[in-house]
Amino acid sequence: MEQLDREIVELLVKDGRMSYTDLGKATGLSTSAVHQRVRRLEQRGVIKGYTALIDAESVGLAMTAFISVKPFDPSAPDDIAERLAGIEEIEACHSVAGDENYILKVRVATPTELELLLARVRSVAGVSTRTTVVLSTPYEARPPRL
Amino acid sequence: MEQLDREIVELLVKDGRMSYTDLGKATGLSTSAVHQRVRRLEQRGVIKGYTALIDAESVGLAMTAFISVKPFDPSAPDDIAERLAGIEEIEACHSVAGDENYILKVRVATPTELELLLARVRSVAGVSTRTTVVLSTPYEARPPRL
DNA sequence: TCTGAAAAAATGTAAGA
DNA sequence: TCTTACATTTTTTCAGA
Repeated sequence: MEQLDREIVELLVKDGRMSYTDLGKATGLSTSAVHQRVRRLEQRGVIKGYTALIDAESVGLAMTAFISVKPFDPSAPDDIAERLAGIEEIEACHSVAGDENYILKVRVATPTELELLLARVRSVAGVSTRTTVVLSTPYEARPPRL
Repeated sequence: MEQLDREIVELLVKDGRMSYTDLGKATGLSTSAVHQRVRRLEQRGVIKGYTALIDAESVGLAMTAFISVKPFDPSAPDDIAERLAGIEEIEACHSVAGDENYILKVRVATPTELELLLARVRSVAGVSTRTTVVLSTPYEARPPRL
């Protein structure tokens, strides 16, 4: 990817609402030029979307946990990710190398909700789980170096 | 938190670049009313910022991994998160309950970079590490139910 | 792929209920 | 805390290099 596109992406990761006018000033391009580039980056799927970063606690999602998941029947075809996709508490699902097959990142309000969620995960996907509760998050969603 | 604020937050999580005009139409408020509410949500820290969601592969960060971290000397005061804060490859740092003290989410370009990163993490923070490599990510950064 | 121009739309501020 | 009004800024499109 081109240097100019890298700069634009980096700026939009740091501030997803930055105006094309300001992006132009920061990159030395005209407003229309950055605008065109951003559109292309979106079309190519380099930029997948934009989101507001939320303080989970203040919207009532005080508990975060990582759930490692392993199928009861390892010989069955693996459709675990699809089966779990409908569970909205799951923020992310990663297929991983190692003892377990997937790591899920989940957010809930209370320990009771986590308990219910674990039961749902196990029954929906036919998996055993190992749960790591997050106590605090010193930092998260930091912009990568491009 | 009020229902109207929840709606606004939910909309901005789904589309961080949504205009105040459209937010107004979606919530039944005037443009300036949503504008004021969004400003208050930002000031209160409910909305921490805005970001573009990037396809990591297309910017050359093809490897994601979770690194679980445990201090060599568990009796030493825990400043691990601060010590690691300077390492830009670390996207997130969570303090967790369980066998290990922290889980880091990192992004790098190659296995060699991961190897070098692990050495840096260990020496900077005085920790042992256990690394889980992500093979693929079925989904990530899904908007929560509010 | 860029620039510059111009119309259309959104933002930001203020007055008033 | 809301609305309406309005000046300012930004977005968006397009012709041309």
